[in-house]
Amino acid sequence: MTQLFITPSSKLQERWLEAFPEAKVVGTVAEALAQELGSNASVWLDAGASEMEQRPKLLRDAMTIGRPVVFMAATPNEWEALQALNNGAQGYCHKLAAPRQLRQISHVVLNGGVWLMPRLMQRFLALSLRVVPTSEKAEAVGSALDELTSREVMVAKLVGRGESNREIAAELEITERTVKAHLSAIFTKLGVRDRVQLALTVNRSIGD
Amino acid sequence: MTQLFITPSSKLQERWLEAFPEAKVVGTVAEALAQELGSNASVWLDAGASEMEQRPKLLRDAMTIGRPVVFMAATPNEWEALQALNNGAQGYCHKLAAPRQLRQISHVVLNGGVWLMPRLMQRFLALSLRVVPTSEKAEAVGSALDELTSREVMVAKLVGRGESNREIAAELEITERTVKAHLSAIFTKLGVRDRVQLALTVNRSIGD
DNA sequence: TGTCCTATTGTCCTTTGGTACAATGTAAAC
DNA sequence: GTTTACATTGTACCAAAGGACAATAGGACA
Repeated sequence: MTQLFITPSSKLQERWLEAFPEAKVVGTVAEALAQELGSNASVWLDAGASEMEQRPKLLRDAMTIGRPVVFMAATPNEWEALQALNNGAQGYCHKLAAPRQLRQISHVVLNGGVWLMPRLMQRFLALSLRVVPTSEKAEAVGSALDELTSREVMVAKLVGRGESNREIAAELEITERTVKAHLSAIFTKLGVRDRVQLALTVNRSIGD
Repeated sequence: MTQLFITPSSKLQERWLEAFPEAKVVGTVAEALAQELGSNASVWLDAGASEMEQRPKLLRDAMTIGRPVVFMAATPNEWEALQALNNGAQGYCHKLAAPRQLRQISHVVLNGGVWLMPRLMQRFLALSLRVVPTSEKAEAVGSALDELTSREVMVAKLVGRGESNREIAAELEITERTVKAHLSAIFTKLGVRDRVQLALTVNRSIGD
């Protein structure tokens, strides 16, 4: 299991070494192509300070190596992640990710999985959910919220934004007592214990 | 590394056994909850012939086990995959996937990755690419947690999983009072009001 | 008409969460 | 050696959340 790091400085970060003591490092994709890589190697690409516009090309070059590529960003952002994955990267992570996480990522991409920060993954799935052809939606609906009544959904969503009972009551123009009543029903239906777990559930199903 | 299959028939498919000779099988989520599962176990959920509408609930129930869940579909489709992943599944695959693939998927989800058929993954990323707001294209994804001390980070993450003060105290082997002390500090530093907002903040940050 | 579901509100009570004020010990920093 | 940051715990107090038990009212449906 070889880990090949491509980084402009040709120098390994300490945490990379900590994660993979046997890691190799090169400065350019050309050098990387000259390396002997087994069938269980993965490639880690650090774009360094290169221009945003050149990065997709850099990545596509790296793809020619024929091994899964993890794109490493100094300051990860949504757009860059999408670019990277759409250009064939198997993973997108922070350049300074913890060694333990690097090893996990390695496992994931070597087994054909895609890795990116959970938050980003969720976001993309939520986005897809919205734009996927509606023809299919009609038959098979089901977010966490649709076993709730319309009123309960409203309350649940507000809890998902971190609001208090009082705030929710004001917003829906009902008493705090009624909010509590809805919440009790929601907890039972969704099988959660309290508003924190509800907030997490809501935000997992809805996306932002 | 335990593999727990939840399938209405309570019978393991031959290929599941082939992939995981030590696999366990149960018929319902309730039975699954009674199982002793290590921290490196994964759950495989076969919805069988259940109604489309019930599947999200089934999945969410399975999520309460606390281990990564792979949703297995008899006839995989885009919409169901999105539903599954949006409801917390870590993976989505064909019920009759090859043993070798099942093992790969297991590796992926146990290491925090998301697995789904490459074709679907590409499709979703392509969809996202189209709809990502351009305003965010340059926005960096920063971690809110790095202004916290190590101990505070631990507490914050546990809150982000929906745990109570008592549970956190037990887990970190400190008193509930200390948990509260950390929380007060966290609230101030992150500018949030209570544990709900904290949980949401934590889950928006780079994870794990 | 009677039943069921939803929405609403009330009172009473218990548990949990959170702050105020305060103290102790430790380790790194100056 | 003193300061500073961190982790820990205590008591007390108040606010918020949530459950138990119960009631009223409108709409849908058989």
